[in-house]
Amino acid sequence: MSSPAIRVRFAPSPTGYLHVGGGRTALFNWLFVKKYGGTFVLRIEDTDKERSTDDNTRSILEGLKWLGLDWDEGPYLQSDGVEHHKRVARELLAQGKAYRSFATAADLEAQRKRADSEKRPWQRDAPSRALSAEESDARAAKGEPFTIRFLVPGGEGATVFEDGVYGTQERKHKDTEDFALLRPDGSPLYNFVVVCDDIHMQISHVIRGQDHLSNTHKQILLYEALGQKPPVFAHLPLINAPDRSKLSKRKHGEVVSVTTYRDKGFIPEAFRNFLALIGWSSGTDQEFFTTEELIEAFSLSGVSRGNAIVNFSETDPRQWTDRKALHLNAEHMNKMPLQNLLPMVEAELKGADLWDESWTEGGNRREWFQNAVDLLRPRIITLKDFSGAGRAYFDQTYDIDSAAVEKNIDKDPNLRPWLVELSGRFKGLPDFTKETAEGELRQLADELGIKAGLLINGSRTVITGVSVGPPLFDLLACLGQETVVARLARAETFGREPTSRLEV
RNA sequence: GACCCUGUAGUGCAGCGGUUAGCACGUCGCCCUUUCAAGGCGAAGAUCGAGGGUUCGAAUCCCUCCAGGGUUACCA
Repeated sequence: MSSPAIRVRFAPSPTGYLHVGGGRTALFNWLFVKKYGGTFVLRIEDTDKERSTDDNTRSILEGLKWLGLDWDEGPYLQSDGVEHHKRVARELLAQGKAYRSFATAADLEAQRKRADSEKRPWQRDAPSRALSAEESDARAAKGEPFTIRFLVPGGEGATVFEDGVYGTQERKHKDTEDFALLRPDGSPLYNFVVVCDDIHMQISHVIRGQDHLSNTHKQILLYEALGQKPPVFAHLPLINAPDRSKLSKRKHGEVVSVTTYRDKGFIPEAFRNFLALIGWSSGTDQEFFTTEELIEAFSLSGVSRGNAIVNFSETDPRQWTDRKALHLNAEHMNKMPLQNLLPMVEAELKGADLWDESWTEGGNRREWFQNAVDLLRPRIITLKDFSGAGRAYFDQTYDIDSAAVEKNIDKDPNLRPWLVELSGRFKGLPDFTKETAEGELRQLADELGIKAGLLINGSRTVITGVSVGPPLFDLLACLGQETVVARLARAETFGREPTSRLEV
């Protein structure tokens, strides 16, 4: 009664880094296994020796690890199975289910050209196909090079399968070409190896990109020829660039690479959330998903069929990737348990060489660190912002946004001296808290007959270098009297250098 | 060219014979008693690719066309 074990695989080819489409495919396989139970196999499809590199393999593994998509078996190298692949091909040949194609590259080109001029598609190497077994054997024995091609059954037959996403798919044999199994040098080709390996690894569900939807018919033919039951297939819509073309690093740059998101301060859970939303919907209005919720809600039936676009801009840095991805990252950072965020911020600060040992677990400033992160996170988009816009919280050196200086300080020539005055007032406070600091600032504003906002915005700019950030009095309490007083004290010259340095 | 897939706001998705065609991101505006790329509220934005049918009634079913994508490799 029990159905065969669920075994899925992610099978990238190391002809490039892990791109977002590959990441999404891996994620869906992973979610499928987490939801229904089963084994996730990782297989590296390195049959194209020309284009495969170890570097690419490493970067794919790195991307998967960062995404948190752990596999149960592998990584297997497809190339490790070539002897097996060759054996299977020879069997097919011996059984008359495949044939030797002696056509040279030039022959093939001529055949295709002729087919083209006759307005029909090239389907098979007819001359080779017509060879008797004896002739074929003889020519092979003579050392004539050949490709082994699958012999697609003739007649009115068709392959039919039920795709988990696209529904019933049918293709007539006459529309399927005699695809190659083995190159003249004996190395196996994709459509053939996948089937060999998926059989060998007892894969039960093949979840992959829609670019393989048409290939599936060939593969099913292979399963039948090999006397095997095909797995369940489910194809995912493709992810394209804003110009509707395929995402490519050469054309679209770093946005397409998964590791870019890591390097730009994304949180894995947020990126998983974003990836899941491309081409899939829970059927409800929910879009913010923790990974547990994602697993719970995931289903192949929620996968859509139309190709999607990652909406990024190559000219606007604020939109270097899809805004929704950025938004989800901000939302996850803001909503996740603070304790889960802390280690990521720590790693980011360490990477930027801003880490202070007193902030570590058990350190005497640990609590301060937690508060600072908590204060900062509502308006932060990526982890990079902790060391970027939020740098003034963690270091005495920070960049100054000249637009902020212009807007919040230079708009009133008296402001600089007033801020220095404020510094002095703060210095005199016996108990420096959010409340006392606010009281002092407002009182000074009253005395000067100016709006408190003037001092508020000016202070923020001098203290953090930027015009936006947490409410000022929270910021003051967080940084503490000493730092606030010192930073405000040099308001007179603030902004003359692009970077503020303070020796404390 | 052939075969196949897809076509709902700028983008991602809902809706699957009867809705003022929903949601999210983005955009714009207002509010938060003067920060903001934060939060709250609201608005604009879609003749449901086009044209024909079927039906009392169609985004939803059928046909044709158009557009985009995939496959058509001794790439994967």
